[in-house]
Amino acid sequence: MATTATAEARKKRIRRSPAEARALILKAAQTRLKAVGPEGLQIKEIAAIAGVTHSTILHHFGSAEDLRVSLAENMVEKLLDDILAVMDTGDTVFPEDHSVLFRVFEVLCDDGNARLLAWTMLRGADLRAGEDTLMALFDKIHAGVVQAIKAAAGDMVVKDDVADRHARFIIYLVATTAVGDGIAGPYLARLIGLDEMEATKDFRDWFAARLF
Amino acid sequence: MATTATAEARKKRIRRSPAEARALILKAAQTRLKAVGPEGLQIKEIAAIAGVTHSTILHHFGSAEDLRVSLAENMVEKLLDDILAVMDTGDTVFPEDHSVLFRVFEVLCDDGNARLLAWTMLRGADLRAGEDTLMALFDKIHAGVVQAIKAAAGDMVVKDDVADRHARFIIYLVATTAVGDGIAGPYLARLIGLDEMEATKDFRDWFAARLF
DNA sequence: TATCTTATAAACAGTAATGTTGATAACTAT
DNA sequence: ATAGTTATCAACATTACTGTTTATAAGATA
Repeated sequence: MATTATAEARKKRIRRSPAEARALILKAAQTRLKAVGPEGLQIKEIAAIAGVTHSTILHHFGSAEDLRVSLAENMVEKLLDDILAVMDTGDTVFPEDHSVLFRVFEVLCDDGNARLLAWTMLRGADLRAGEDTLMALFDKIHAGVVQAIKAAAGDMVVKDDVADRHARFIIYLVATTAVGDGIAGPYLARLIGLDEMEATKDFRDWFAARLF
Repeated sequence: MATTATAEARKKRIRRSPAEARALILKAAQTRLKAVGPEGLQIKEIAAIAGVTHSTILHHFGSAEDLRVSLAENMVEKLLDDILAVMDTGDTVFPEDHSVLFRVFEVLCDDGNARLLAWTMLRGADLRAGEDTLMALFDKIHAGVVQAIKAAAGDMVVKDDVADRHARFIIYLVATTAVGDGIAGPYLARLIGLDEMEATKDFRDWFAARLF
């Protein structure tokens, strides 16, 4: 009988290391979050996706709320790692098409990263998670942007503190735009009569052209 | 005894019109949403803030989810009204300091409006609410921006379709930046070493200067 | 004033979420 | 092998959130 078969099949357990189990569960939680938005992030649903019971989640995370906190932290950390990884793939920091900055942009706003980030922000989380990674990332980007500013100025001499401030504004602008684009992009694009597909690319080119 | 006093005090009922009751409840819901983020938007909490029982909410809105939908719609409508109101206060659409566009910016990103908007977006709501208001608003802004672009060009002749496209990009940029700023602004500002108070103003000036 | 409507509330009911317990199977170490 | 550890699960318990019913008081209308 089917019931007997499943009953016997059920006996098999996969025993993971705590780290593996946590990672598996966090991934499932992220999947669920992308799928259904801020509400509906319940441990039973997550457990179903991860292929475990909800008590396993409670075992590893303590409580449902603790899982959410861990998820928020984990997502910020992974996002930063992704951006760092992307930055290391280019040979020079700023090729003529500003591609590194825009690869960062893409990581931020594509694939729902900005929405997940927004969820994190909206929760009012501490966001002290990955503060050091963040600082390292910022320093790296900042140095590159300063360099690009001086290059763009050509012969003209740019004072260090001016370039520094300018670079900070540029980074701030790109970051906020990326977040806003990721969250409200599709909606705004429709409203404004930019039909997503081509216009997105055009917009980014236009944006890049007036950054420096 | 205190219990007797409250028991007697409880007898007094405030009887509101349906419109008043709905408005009161929606305001409480918004307050709660600002305070606690996407979760914790439960009708009992909202009822407590509004000073009614949760069954009153159910009476007026039908269900908890219906309240959330109404809230999302209501917020978008109010936001648009605010922006429209702000736009009508200036005599010309684009004075030299671009103040109207930035008053719009402020409405969008200040006082948690962007966070509420983000919540709305994250819910995956239709957002068809206020679509016509939105279009009217967009047309108004768009016309102003086109005008400003041509003014900025001075003697040079700007083709209509070029100005139109340019204007759309500018509006898109301002809107996405405003949303991103409202959501991630405080966090990013700290990270980037712009200490909120003064730098915010400076950033907006810098931003305005390179828009046209 | 009398009647009707309905906004409100209290108590109850149902459901869906989280959390708890005890047993067991899958590893590790001795 | 054997013992010890613990990740896992099923069943149960509990909380909390939503929804229902019934009664009542505040107005409106006549």
